[in-house]
Amino acid sequence: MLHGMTTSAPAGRRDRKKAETREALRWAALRLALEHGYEQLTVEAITEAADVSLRTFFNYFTSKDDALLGPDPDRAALLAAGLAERPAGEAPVVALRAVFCELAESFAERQPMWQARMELVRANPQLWPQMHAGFTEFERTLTAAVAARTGCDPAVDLYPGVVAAAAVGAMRVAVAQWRATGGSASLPDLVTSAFDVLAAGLTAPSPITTQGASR
Amino acid sequence: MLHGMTTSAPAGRRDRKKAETREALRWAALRLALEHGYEQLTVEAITEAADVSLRTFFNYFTSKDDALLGPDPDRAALLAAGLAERPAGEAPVVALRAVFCELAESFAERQPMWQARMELVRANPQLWPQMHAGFTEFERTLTAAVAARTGCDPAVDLYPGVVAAAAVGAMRVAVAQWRATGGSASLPDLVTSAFDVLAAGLTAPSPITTQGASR
DNA sequence: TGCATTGTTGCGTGACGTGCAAGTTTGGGT
DNA sequence: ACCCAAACTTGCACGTCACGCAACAATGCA
Repeated sequence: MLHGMTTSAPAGRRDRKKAETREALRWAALRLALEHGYEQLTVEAITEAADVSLRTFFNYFTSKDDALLGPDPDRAALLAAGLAERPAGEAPVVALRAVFCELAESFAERQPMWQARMELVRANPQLWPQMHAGFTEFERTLTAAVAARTGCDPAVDLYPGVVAAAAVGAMRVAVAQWRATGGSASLPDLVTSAFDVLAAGLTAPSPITTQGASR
Repeated sequence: MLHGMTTSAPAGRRDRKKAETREALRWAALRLALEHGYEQLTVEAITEAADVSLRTFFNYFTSKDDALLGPDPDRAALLAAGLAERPAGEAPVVALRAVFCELAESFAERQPMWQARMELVRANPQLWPQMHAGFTEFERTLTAAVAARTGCDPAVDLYPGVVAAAAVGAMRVAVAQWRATGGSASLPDLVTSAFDVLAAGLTAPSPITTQGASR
């Protein structure tokens, strides 16, 4: 049931049921929020749709927002792992661009949840900060990954933190632009363009546009 | 009463009283949160400390978090205005560095509220995303300001958004580092170093450290 | 002074989020 | 096959949050 069922069965029936319930709650929350609006959404309605008790909801999520936009802890780890696999000699911004492009592809291709989330945030701008905060997780793990790559101590050097913040910010802006186009633009291309701005030291007011037109 | 009373009296007694109540609630919330911890803090306690009714609190703030870490709308506007005053020929990253250094000075010098907020977030890491999200406002107005400066359309060009995200991120990391040193380091210097990383296109794992030591 | 505007307050209400003590299911050991 | 301990679910209770509403008080203005 449910949907694409991304990650395959890890262990026993217990863990499977748990993951199933978690996803059912997530999807019920997203679906109902999109159908009737964020304001109208109650936790009770979510639990009824997922056929669990109200109390159980709070065994999985700490809040309604957590279910809707809560972080996917694995993804940040995957990002860091991807960065670790890039050749050591590669320039940081090049390695980051490559890794984030991969991430962009996974976003764009088979992730209905992200489409639903994008649409939800578009329809309810109040949630923008919430989603923004969700990227916090990315930034922290990425800071550590960059520090490991360059041998800096993030407690002393500004470098890893600034790089991580800039990279995540670029990704965020690219995703926002992608959402603005309704998913018609190529997210990997947008990410590439965004990282070009970073690589150029924030110069160039000219040639970076969503559509390559001169205007 | 109260504290430094930043912005001077704008108009009639009514507006003054309003601003006074608002600040009283802000300070009461911060003080109580620092004294007894974020978890123990209730809105009722805030209203008692500020000597207003519980209901009045919600005429000023939409939530407890809003009172503690809510945005200061004026500041973003000041930042944008400062950017508009920079010479038109100046490179974006140079102009931004200058403006954010000014902001850094105002942070460091006479802003006990920011010290209190920093300490609060340090003591309660759960609030990190909340504060992180608070920078959303900065980023949006800054995006518009950069777009105006460069003649880009932020709905089409990635450039303004990426620049704003990178700049705000650099500022954020610098402030975090500043907080980590207990305010002993020079915030403007840290901001300058952070922007140097951006200006260099995220290269250079080497020379940017909090203390200039080689080690 | 009189009046419209605006801020404050108390009350009532629905939802949120959590601790606790049951009951139920699962996995593992014998 | 059985039993047991661990883990998950559930109902209940409780305190807080956040807001709508209508009365009350303070303010600015003519």
